Amino acid sequence: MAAKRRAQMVEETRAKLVQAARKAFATKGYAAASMDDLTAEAGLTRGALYHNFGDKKGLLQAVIGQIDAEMVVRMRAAQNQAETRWLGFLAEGVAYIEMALEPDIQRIMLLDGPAVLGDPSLWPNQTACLRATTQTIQALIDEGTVRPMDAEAAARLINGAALNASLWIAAADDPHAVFAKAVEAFRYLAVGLLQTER
Amino acid sequence: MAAKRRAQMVEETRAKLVQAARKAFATKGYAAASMDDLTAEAGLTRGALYHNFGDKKGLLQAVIGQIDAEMVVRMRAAQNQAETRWLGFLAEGVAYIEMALEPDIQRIMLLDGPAVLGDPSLWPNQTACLRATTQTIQALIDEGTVRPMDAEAAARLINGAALNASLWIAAADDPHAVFAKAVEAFRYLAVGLLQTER
DNA sequence: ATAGAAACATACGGGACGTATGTCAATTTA
DNA sequence: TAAATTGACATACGTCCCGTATGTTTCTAT
Repeated sequence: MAAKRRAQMVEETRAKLVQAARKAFATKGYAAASMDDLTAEAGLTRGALYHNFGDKKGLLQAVIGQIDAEMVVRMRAAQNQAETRWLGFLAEGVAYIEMALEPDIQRIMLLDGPAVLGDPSLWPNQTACLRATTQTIQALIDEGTVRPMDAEAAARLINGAALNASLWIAAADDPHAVFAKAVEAFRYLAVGLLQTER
Repeated sequence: MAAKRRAQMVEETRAKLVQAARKAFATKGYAAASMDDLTAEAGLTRGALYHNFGDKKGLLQAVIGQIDAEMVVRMRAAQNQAETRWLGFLAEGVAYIEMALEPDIQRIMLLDGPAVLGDPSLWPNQTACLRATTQTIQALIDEGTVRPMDAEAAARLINGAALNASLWIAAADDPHAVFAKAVEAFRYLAVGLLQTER
């Protein structure tokens, strides 16, 4: 044994740093998270951090990349489970709202991320979950379910609606009750995209 | 002349600080804005700042309060100019999207504000423009135009959609073209709230 | 075997926030 | 009217934290 491959060890330290950073960013917020503290919790020092990620923003990008990938997996799962493509689209939206309830996603992806790195659409990852939604909507347009329109525009507004719903729910005294109201409103809004039967 | 009233002088310095802070926060972002710099530009020092606003976050709250008030005025204007209440509601949304194109509002209200102070719904101002939208929707429900639902939920999702539209437009290479697409999508979504005629 | 580079640790400087202290003018009180 | 007190701000200080510059060790390549 012993002597793991060099690349593997690097990957380990990167993973440890990302994990520690994700925890610190989620609990304390990006600005209040100390590089000294989170590297120490990973059993390392700031040297490792600046070597691997360049700066604090680079570390945040890495964390966001990780979360983004997880979100896409869960959204695709929700969509594939539905019977029709339209129902899958709705399920995707509800799944998004549910995910944004988690503190990690809430704080890092929805609050600090855009404030520190700018508009999510410009992120390297291209915000994979936005792409997923855009593709779904485009398919719905192609099959005639949704009225012809710019798919990305629809995806962005739908995403925004779901995002705000999440923030609302998370801050509510009774998240469960608010969740129900939000989902209802979300479904109504989505109906506006449907092709009007004539 | 000379010797203005004491309270009036205080109000002047507060206004100067808020104005300088608004400029600094909008251009550099909240985190990168130096208290020394912005107070100096107002012809004062950090002493005045901490005396009047407590801390940096207090100053941000004051700036947000000012912008919030301006936004509400403009939204009400857009709404009152329309012929029907429903058209007024749509105009309100479009006005919101247009406002969020301005760097001040974009950066301070939509990016840094929520990241630093937390969810906007918990702000002291209660985000006056959200209240305005809620009231409009409630009126539309009462008059039978919009289907019965939770007015606040609808307002929040609509706001979120408009917000994301603004962020998208602001980051686009051709804001004008994207603006058109976003408004189209916004109108379609809003239609989903309408009472289905039977 | 040696040279070089990668991976990380350690040391240093600068900037910014918040607080504690000082000063001056205005208002109140005797 | 003179003294005292309070408010409004300036100045000085300590502390934290980021980013960089400089080691040190281990692995790889020739």
